[in-house]
Amino acid sequence: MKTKDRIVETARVRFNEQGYGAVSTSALAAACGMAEGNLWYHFKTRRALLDAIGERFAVAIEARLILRPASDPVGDYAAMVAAMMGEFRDFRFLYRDQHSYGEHAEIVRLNAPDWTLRTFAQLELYLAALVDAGQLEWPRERLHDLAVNATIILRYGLEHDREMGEATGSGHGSVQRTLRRHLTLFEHRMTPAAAQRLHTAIDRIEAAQLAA
Amino acid sequence: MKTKDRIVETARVRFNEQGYGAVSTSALAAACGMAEGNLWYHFKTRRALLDAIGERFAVAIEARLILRPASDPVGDYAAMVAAMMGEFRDFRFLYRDQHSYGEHAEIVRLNAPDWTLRTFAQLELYLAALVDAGQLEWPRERLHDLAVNATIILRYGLEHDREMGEATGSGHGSVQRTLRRHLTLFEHRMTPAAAQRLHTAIDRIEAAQLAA
DNA sequence: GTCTATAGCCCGATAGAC
DNA sequence: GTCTATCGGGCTATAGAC
Repeated sequence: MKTKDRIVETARVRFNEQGYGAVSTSALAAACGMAEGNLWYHFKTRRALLDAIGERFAVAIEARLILRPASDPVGDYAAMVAAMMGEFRDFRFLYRDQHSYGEHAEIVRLNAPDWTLRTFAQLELYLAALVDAGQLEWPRERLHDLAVNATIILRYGLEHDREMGEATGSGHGSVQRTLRRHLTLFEHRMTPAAAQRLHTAIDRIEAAQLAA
Repeated sequence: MKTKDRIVETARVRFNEQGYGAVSTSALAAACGMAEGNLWYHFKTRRALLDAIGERFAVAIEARLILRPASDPVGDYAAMVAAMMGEFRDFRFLYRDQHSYGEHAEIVRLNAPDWTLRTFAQLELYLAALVDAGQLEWPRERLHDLAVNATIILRYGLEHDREMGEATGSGHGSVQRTLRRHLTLFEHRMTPAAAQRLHTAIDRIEAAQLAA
């Protein structure tokens, strides 16, 4: 199983870097340090490889979606949005390249709307926990809109940076910039201490990425 | 020149609908109702066709970027964001498919960061005009963040709808949904009359699209 | 300007030796 | 499991008749 995993990981990284359509099977085999025939032994079609990456994405996203705020609303919030940004970074091409050549990972196409709706609800829960803890002042009836807008800002942060000509690979600060940007939606209504803790947590998240 | 224009327009529509990488030159020639050789007579490379579409985008975006709020801050705002959404809809694939196969319209790659920065500044001007007219209550020092967040919500609205499984072609209401969504960022700080006028203007924009 | 015919390339995928 | 060799096909692009 180790070779198969290596192919999936190499493909995921290359597709993210160069685009799904721009990475041919021969280029991928070369990047894996193996002959093309061997690649076809492990994945009978290019599409099967795409679906394998899609399934890893599903695992990551489901693991994040079951997270709930617990004893520390501020720290819990930072951890959850960090996990979310990790998904967007690591499986970026699955969304980004979906429409360019007419091929989709089936599991993504089927589940993306549900995942997004559950992400809205999850973020709203975390924001509500901040309100309940007195760390954020925000009217209940506008919490859902805030969650939706925050999710969109987070979701497209890397693509926005790319369009601005910024490097968006790991360790270039794009994740950090995106997290900071989404804080501008509501930090002015947080207690100064809570806002400061979120900023500090964001700095730490990016540092952890540089190490990885 | 008429055949050349027809090719550019047909290509723009097909690329938006099916993705740049998924529309071959032979499929494009068929869609134009001409032989493939004729297409190559008008555009020596596929890339030249891409650049021709990019130049039309540049014309549209520069025309919108010189707009400024005048006598009617609310109506002017609605007209400007409608023009912006028109660009995003009509030249959608230029941004969306940019990274999937490694080909870019040169003019877009070179100018996109500048266009986006000028869009931020433009939107901020319009929002400031609303504040000056007493139609919007928003602190000056947070107007820039609002402009940035609104731009991102508008910019990625169609892609968000697509990921949610919604039809995003003209006349499916995606432009309208996106415009309504961005209003949730600040309409709670507008006078009820101004907010109502913006909603009405958005309804009219979509109706105009259905007619076109 | 528009057509037909075709070149040349690279792609995804297969067959079969080791 | 991994390799070499190769196929069929679609793609971008060219040549040349009309």
